[in-house]
Amino acid sequence: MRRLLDAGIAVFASRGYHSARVDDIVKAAKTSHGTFYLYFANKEDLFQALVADVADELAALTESLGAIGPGDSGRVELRAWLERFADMYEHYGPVIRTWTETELDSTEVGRMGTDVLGDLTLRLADRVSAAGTDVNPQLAAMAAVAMIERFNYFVLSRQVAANRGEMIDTLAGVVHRALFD
Amino acid sequence: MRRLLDAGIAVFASRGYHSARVDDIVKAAKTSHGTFYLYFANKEDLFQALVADVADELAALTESLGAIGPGDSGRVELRAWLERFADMYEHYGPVIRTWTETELDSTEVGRMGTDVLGDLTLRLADRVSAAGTDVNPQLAAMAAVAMIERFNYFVLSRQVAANRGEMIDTLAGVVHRALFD
Amino acid sequence: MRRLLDAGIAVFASRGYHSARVDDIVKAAKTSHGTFYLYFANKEDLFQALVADVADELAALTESLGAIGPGDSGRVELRAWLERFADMYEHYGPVIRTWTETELDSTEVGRMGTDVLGDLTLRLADRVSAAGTDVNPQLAAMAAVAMIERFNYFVLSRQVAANRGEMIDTLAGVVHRALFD
Amino acid sequence: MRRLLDAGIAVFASRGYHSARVDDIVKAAKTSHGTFYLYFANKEDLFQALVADVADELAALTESLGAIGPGDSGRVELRAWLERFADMYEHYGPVIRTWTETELDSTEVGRMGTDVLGDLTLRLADRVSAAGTDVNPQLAAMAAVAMIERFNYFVLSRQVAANRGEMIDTLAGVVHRALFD
DNA sequence: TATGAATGAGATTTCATTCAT
DNA sequence: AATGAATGAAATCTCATTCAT
Repeated sequence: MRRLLDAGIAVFASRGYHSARVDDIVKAAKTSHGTFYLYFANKEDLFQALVADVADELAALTESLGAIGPGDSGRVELRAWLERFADMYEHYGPVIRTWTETELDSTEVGRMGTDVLGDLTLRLADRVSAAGTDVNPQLAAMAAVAMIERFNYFVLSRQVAANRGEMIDTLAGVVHRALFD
Repeated sequence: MRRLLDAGIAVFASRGYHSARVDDIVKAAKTSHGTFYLYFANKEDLFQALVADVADELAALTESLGAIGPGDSGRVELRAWLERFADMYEHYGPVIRTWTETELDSTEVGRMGTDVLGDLTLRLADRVSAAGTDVNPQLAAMAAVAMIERFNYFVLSRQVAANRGEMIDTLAGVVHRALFD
Repeated sequence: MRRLLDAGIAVFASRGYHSARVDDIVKAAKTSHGTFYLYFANKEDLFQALVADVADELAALTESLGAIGPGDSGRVELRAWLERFADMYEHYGPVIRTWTETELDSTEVGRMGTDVLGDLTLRLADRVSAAGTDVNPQLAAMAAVAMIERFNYFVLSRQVAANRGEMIDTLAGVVHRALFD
Repeated sequence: MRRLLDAGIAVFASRGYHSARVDDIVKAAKTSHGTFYLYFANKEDLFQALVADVADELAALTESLGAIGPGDSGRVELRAWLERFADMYEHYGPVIRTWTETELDSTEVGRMGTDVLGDLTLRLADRVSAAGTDVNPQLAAMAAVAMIERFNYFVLSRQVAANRGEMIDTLAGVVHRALFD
């Protein structure tokens, strides 16, 4: 079952959710169709299980926002947090992406998705609010989260010629200035 | 053929690229399967035609970046440009989204995609460079483009509770501060 | 209409009857679908028209069997006739082949086919009968006709590495010996 | 899978290769479309499998040519061999026919075809050569093979009013005289 | 628990034929 | 007469899901 989940991530990563066939996942997990349906009702069910994992990771990440805020120390905290985000995204990126796309038939998963991302946004907005920056904290935080996710995606999918270090530097600079200056 | 292209946009918008069936498009265009295959080899072929349209729109948008830059006048220009981007995105958003996702089988389209978005990024980077902001202009511009695209998507897909005006205000503020302060 | 018939022959020759699309014929004839259906009810109808042509050719060929029979003069006659047959087959081979295959839906054409080939066989059988060879003249004649047709086909379709001259020499020898020795 | 192959033979025999729909084969095999595509990529793929079977049969038949040659004993051998050929043709005739027709898209099969028929021809040519008959052994053998195949076809498809016994008598007589007198 | 052959609903694709111009 | 865009019925093919072992 763990093997199936990991296979799911791998296959979603390389083919995307919709082109991923159960057959691909089953082969990657070196098991059989029968076994797949023993543990999951269908493809979306496996995906939901992955989403639950991601939700945990995101909750932990939200918890660990720390003293992100204005000033150099706040920027250092932000940088460290972006490192952790990148770690998480490297593994769960495909899941997050599918999750933010609405193409899924059952809205179930989609809704879960925004809720948890929303929680992260909420906490980030707290920091913006506390800093007194002249923006709508909610929306600015949302924009920042959107940017962070997309940038990670672009770098991982090599749609942008930058390595991880450059990505984090850039994000730290841009996000910090956008939210706390 | 125009009817099929428009139907394509509409169906991609409501169901997403992968769940869109040729049958849906054909019905939306009030025509027949035969006619569809008269003009397009398959669904992806129609999509490529849409991408060509989007490329034109994006090129025009790139052309019209204007005097975006530091200061209040630069912010006003940015705001106006974001309005134009939002207009374009309202129509072509689904195409852009599919385009930036790598799930497509033929890399053809994907490659075109980054090229044109890359062109927009390049021009925006010029403005950042000229402003002398303390960031890697290329990457900061990329981050900004990523944020703009995603935010538009979140608002249109109602994953974020904000109206168009709030979105543009926020983006103008955040982008301007991130790139030119 | 003549153009369509010739295009039909050409296309049947290169693709075979079943893979030949009306579209291929229409393009080869540099005309339109509409025009095709102005002259022919459907693909098989055009084919029947070709069959009628072939029937005429075969009737003429039957008429011209001449003094085929035992002895050297009979062999010379046979050789000359085989030349004429090869000429006809070079043009109408594809039609004859389709015709002898039963895959056509309407038996109409198929029946016509055997009738006319049957007439040729009948006349050839007369010669065999007259020669008093120790075989069933009907069947031996049929076998000879079958062999002649197939050999022409194999040579034209290059399934056998022989030129026309060698083919005719061989057929003359073999047929003459088989029927009149 | 065996059931599908047999169904293929049956359907090709009754409808011919081109009018045979996968649906027909599937129904004849009392199985489903899914199963068909589990074992074969498409109709031609199944056909290739049948061709492989036929190739085996033909190779065995080639092996068993025996002491075919001049004189009465050689004629008796020939007759026996023609019986075996007729047995084989009764089962695999449709496959052989499609095989010698070039209408197939992939040349793959066509080439296999002539190769194996070519082998039979080669061995028969050996016998002709040994007999010292005054013909090109290669081509005469080819002509004989062509005649045998066609005659079997005409009799089986009832395009000629003869029973199996008459057919074999005639072929034995004609072939023997053509190749060994 | 585990397997994988079998299924069939549903999607894609082709092409002979029609018909308004 | 001639055209060729449009049609849709019929074919091909895919893949999530089931079930006997």
